Amino acid sequence: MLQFSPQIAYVYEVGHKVCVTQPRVTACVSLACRVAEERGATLGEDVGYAAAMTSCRTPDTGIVFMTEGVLLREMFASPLLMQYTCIVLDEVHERSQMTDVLMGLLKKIAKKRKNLKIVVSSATMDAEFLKDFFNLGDKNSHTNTSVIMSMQGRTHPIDVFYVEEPVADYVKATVDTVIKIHENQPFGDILAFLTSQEEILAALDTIQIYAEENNEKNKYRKSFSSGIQAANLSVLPMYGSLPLYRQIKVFQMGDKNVRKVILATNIAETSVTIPGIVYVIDCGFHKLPYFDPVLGVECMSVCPVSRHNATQRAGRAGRVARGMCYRLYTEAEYEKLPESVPPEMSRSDLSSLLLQLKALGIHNLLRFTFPTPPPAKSLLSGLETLYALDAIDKAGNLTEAVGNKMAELPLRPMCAKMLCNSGEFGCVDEVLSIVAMLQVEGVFVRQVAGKDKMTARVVRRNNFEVVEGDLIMYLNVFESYSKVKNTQRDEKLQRKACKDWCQKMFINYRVMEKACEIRKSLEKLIKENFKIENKEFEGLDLGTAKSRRVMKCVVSGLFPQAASLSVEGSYKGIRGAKLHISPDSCLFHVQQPTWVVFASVQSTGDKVFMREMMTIEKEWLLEIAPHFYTHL
DNA sequence: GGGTTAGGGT
Repeated sequence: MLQFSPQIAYVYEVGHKVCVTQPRVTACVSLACRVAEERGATLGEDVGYAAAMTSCRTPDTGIVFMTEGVLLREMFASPLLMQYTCIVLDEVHERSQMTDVLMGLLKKIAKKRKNLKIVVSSATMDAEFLKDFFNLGDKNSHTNTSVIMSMQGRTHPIDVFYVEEPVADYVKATVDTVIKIHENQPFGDILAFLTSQEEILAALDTIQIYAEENNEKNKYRKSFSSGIQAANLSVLPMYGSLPLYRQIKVFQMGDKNVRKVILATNIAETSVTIPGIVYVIDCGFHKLPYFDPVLGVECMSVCPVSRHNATQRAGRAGRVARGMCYRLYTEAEYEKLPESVPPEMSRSDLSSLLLQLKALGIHNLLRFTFPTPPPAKSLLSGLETLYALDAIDKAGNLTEAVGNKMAELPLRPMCAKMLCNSGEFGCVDEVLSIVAMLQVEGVFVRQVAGKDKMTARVVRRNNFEVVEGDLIMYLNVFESYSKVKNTQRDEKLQRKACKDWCQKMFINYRVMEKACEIRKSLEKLIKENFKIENKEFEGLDLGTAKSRRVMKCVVSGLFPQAASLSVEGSYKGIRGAKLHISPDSCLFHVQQPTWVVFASVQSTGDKVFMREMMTIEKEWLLEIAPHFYTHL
């Protein structure tokens, strides 16, 4: 994280209006607070922050910390960003899709605004690469427009250890290393990196058993055979889908004489900083998504980390004092690791990003200067999707009718499209609810085992599941929740009614509130800004007629992700991918429908599962997307 | 008949 807040303050003092981008909201808020405090200023006046759902600034704020997405949005209104004279991109080494596109755009702006100062801050050694990218001068004439400045990191020294021989099972090796450290190394907390919730829970179980035994034995001993003072052990998980109240536990001060062991995914590599770590265990792997532009499917797989990741992980040990890092791979293996992971841009679906660039007036996307150009196949696949959705025309220009609106909506193009069409289908409110529900995860509380798991399943089936599939089920959930919410006026009573209902229905209250918040902001855009209204329909407009319109509207966005049942019992996607119904889908337990659409896929091992599904009639595809489906 | 998702963000 930004290590030069005094320098930023100085730049402001000498008259610059400064914008500092961050990949995450939390960093924007905490940095703004810190800098405001250092200056003795009131947050929101000289120093402020801005993110999509929360901001604290005025038009006169001189230093604004904002998420990368907010800066991109500001370019829509102000393409040359004249409101700033200095732009700082922080954490560039993370190379998110957003960082890369901002770098490309800022390079363009720099050509037109000679007085604009751009500071690019990166924690790795790719300084030459970044300098060359931003250098607008002629390489041969030594007229550099960019310079490198180096700053010393603030971490303490870290001793790195490698294994002598490759390990066969890194989960087991992690457990063994935890125990070895505990019995042989001085007091200090341990952070171990694993790749998934599953691995973390497996390791947690084993260490838990050891810990109970260890803590019991400590009643009768003062030290281990190594001479190290005997301490108790407490083990905690840390991963994204863990409920917040359990995530918070890793930050709480432990008892004296209890060594904390935290088992984390890469959430602890960048997003979350756990204080007081002295020992790091790095299994050498992480999960990475990879977009297959041919199948149009995003797969996840366990891959070796890069040397940059390994350094970042080790660095988590040296924040308070001298640290130690145990790498569960050999030094020779480390030497063979790639310097860095390919940037997200070259591994992901680009349709959303390309739409935004089009909206910013970048017409020739194939010639746009990305810091690392993405594969041509990904670019073409993204453009094809946009063309199929009628966001761009044959000439590649944003369409008047929907393209502009789609670009403005903070949604994936397919979701944006169905929302833009919802007036025509006379189901604005229903599609708003469905789309809002697609933006959140973990609606249903997952019961681990036993009686609750059975009850939860029955409750879900009896109250929400329908043969039409998950999307209509989510609509049912949202509408039921809204009904409960609207029965109470008083805020406190309302919250209680909602929480009680959620508990009864095995639904996550916080997730539902998030969905409500998202729906509200989308509703404002759709109804107030775009003036999209329900078309009137003649005759009886109840029940089935209405629900068919909702479903057709969904198809009008999701038609590129249709699949049909094949003879083997699996499904075949439009581009030939072999697909399966996710066990989590409500279509998993019913007779398999012949045709479906799906909102996303999840791939595990060798199988690709469709999630958030809906049954459709084949004819709808021909009716709604004749340009895409000429015959079936 | 099959069996469960690293992390961000507009």
